[in-house]
Amino acid sequence: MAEKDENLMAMRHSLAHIMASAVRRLWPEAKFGVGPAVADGFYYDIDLGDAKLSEEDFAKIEGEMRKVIGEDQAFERSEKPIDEAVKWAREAGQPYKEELLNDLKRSGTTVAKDLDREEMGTIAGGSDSAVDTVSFYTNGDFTDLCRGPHVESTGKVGAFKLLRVSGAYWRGNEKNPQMQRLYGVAFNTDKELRQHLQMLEEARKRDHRRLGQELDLFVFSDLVGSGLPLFTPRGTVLRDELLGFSEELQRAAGFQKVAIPHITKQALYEKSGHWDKFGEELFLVRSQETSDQFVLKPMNCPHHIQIYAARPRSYRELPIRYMESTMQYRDEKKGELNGLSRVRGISIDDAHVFCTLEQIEGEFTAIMNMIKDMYGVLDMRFRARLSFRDDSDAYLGEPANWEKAQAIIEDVAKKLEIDYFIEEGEAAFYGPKIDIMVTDALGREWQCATQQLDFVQPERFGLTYVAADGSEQRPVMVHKALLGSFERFLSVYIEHTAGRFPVWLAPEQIRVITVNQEDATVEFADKLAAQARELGLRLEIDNSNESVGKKIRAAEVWKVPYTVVVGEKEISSSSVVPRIRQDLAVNGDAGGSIGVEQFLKTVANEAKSRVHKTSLHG
RNA sequence: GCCACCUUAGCUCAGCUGGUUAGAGCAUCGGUUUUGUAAACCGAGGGUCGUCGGUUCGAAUCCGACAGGUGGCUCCA
Repeated sequence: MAEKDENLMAMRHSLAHIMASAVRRLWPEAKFGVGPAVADGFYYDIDLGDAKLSEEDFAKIEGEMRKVIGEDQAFERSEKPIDEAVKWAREAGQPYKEELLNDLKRSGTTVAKDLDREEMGTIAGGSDSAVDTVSFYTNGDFTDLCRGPHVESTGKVGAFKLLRVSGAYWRGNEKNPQMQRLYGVAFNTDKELRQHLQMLEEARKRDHRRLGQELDLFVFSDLVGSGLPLFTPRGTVLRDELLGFSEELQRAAGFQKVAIPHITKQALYEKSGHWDKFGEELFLVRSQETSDQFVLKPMNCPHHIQIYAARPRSYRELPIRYMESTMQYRDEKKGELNGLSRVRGISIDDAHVFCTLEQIEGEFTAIMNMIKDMYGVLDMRFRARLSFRDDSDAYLGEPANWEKAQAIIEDVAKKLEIDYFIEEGEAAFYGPKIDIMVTDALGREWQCATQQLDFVQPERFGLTYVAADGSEQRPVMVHKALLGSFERFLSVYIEHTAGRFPVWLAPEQIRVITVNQEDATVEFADKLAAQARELGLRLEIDNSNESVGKKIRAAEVWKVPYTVVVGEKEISSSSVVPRIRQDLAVNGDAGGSIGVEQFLKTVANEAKSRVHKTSLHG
């Protein structure tokens, strides 16, 4: 398995070389950056100067690549002393390679830590000691600085396809010149490539932006502004249900809801430190009455802190837990906005706990249990990333407290048998945290829930409580979110479910289709609707003058969980034959006739207990 | 913010290299039909072709700016 993967990566990386040699044939002036193998293919960062690649060039490049492959050039490894290599790069007119080689010569490794991993296969070194020689690979007349590995010859590659070209800063640094990243997918066989492209097509179909429109969940308006979604009635059902569930879990764990204004004086964030750190992301609000400078709240913690700080606190009160899910505003850079997954109005199911150091374990355990409950009901797998500090001095607070807290966090993860991994250097500057990585139906991982310890803000705001011995002590804070940003979570969840929401979340739970528009039929449907509403169900009647077949189809397209057709038979028997959305059925069909009242009660029960499968028998 | 690409009816899209009143399907509305589990039939309305400016005898089509979007880069407390 591992060996097979290695071969696959060597093949993909070889394709990067083949692509580079093809590009150089077409554009002899091309300057090359790095060209690694990646998860599903390969890319090469290329600088063509004023000439720019576009998708129209793909056919041409792919054709040239096929020629290189057809020529079956051997990949030959060679070594050069580092100084000779630098000279080679200069003479070959490859300034990016020259820069890499010079870094290599100077430090024995490339400077950018993050890139080191990605650039595997492109950069020769990587050890800490100074480098004497570097290796090159040559295919045909194309020589590239490279550590390998490669397949034997250009003929020995699998199926590939160029997918996109995009901008990429040299070495990932925004201050560096921008290159073009030419990206393709590659697999051993045509079949695997086809399957992968199909998966991409499936992902495209599930795209939350597309489904958001098709299922009428949210809209954007140029007049309102980019990154500011407007939720329709259907989308608002999802919002209320999801945030309501989060609130329910928190309430049960002793969290209290608070309400705060959305604008605040700039001074609050100057004191919290957010003004310095995130100044450019804050929306400014100007008062026409006073000279006060206001900002739209980009987070809730400083407000919650003000509630805590409003009067003296006793140790007997702790932990104090404030929650709310109102919108926060961050002025993200334009190019970073993306559907619902990156917006400028963000609703986090946010909460802040003020407690003693001794209480951290209990609080983390309680929060982790809520997370387990939440994602259990949502039917999503997750694992936890314990984000700890590293040895650098980028962190505030007592190192001893950090150590203690990190030990507690890992202990909690162990005790609750959470699938977790530790990442050092990922902590926030103010404390260690647990980030929850949720896996969706297509196997992609997303960071959603989080809980973070904060030693810094209590310090900045001088928060205290009176301990049992009468002394003033400093509380610690825990920030937590179960869904994280509701908007981002919804984008993940829409794609996870492909818009087929479980009954408790479905904006429309039951659709009633009338066979005709006769009075008796309409009356029956109306009565059914009234009964459903009494049970708190969301039901729509389709009484349009269309064929039953067409109305059924419409209900399917809207992914309504239950559809019932009503006509003479139903009226005389006071029963219905529910049509059940396929993913809800336990074994295919859920069949028979059922009394109206029993049907509605069953559905209401399913909604209340938030189950994923129907309890109507098959 | 940076690079590439995109923007034609509510939605999905046609409209070749600039040339008379800009098309289709779905959706909407009206009529016929009174329908039994994934699309009945007929008809109608709907677009200053994202906005502004320029080139041209003539612009949906070419150029520029701006806005919005897509894919990445950077960023994501």
